[in-house]
Amino acid sequence: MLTLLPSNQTVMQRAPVVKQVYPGITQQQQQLQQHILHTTDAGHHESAILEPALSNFPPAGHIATTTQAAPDTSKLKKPCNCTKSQCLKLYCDCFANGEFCSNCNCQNCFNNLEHEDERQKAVKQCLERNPQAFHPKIGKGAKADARRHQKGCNCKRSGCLKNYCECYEAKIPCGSICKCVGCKNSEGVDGHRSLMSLADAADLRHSQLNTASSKSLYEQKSRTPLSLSPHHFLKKCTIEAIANCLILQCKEAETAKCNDSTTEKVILEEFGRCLSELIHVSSSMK
DNA sequence: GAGTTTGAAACT
DNA sequence: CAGTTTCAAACTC
Repeated sequence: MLTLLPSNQTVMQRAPVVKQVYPGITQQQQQLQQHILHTTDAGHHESAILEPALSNFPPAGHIATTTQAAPDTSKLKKPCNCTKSQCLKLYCDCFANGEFCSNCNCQNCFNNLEHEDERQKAVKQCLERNPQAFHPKIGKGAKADARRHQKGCNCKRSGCLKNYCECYEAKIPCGSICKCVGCKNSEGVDGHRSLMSLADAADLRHSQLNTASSKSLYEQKSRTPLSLSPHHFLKKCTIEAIANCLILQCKEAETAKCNDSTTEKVILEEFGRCLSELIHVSSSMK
């Protein structure tokens, strides 16, 4: 019943790090970009090399691999609601992600082809202020499964347990680079961070129960879908979270060089703890 | 849906 | 670089 993930894949890795392809540029520019991308560390953005060459381009177009066609962002992208920034500041998620606004609810939007000049100026301004401005905020940590926020968060009042926190939003624990106050999103000493995902899934279900009728299709699709039917509670994200807890426990047992029976015991105990947590959160929302 | 809170980004 | 303001998203009622 439980579909265990490969040990090198965690719930924390839902957003893959991919090469970015810049839209609206000439073939020659694209070739230059591809050359630069291929001569740098695959999957990472090397600012010192990229920026001088790409500073005249839209910052970081549709997220796409170099071998795939760009996705239809009108279906995948979350629409922005900017009113004052003209979608030319990093406040605007579309702009910050290097995308043109499309199907957004923004007002006086300049983040489109019709205002390319203004857009280029804004891009340049942002890059002058911060050369890393258009780089992904979530980078890769030292371990393959340890994604980290590049700048760290500065949360003060949310305990880093709300989506205001960029780390929490990205489903990664806060790290030493963060300057947050009263953080409750640190990686637990026992390494049971995946329970956070479990709680998140339960939280999501709770909010969906309350707002399912009023949410747009996009909003419902943008998060992991959980059916409203109680017997459908164990959706993929929840199962993944539990599986990751078990895998972590297994790894810890391996590290501690436990024998088979002890390993089996701690995994079963962990499974029991997960189920108990699941029952607790599901019963508390009735 | 309106109003409030929050923290990143921008500005001084 | 620190403090303040602006902004849009998240959240609450």
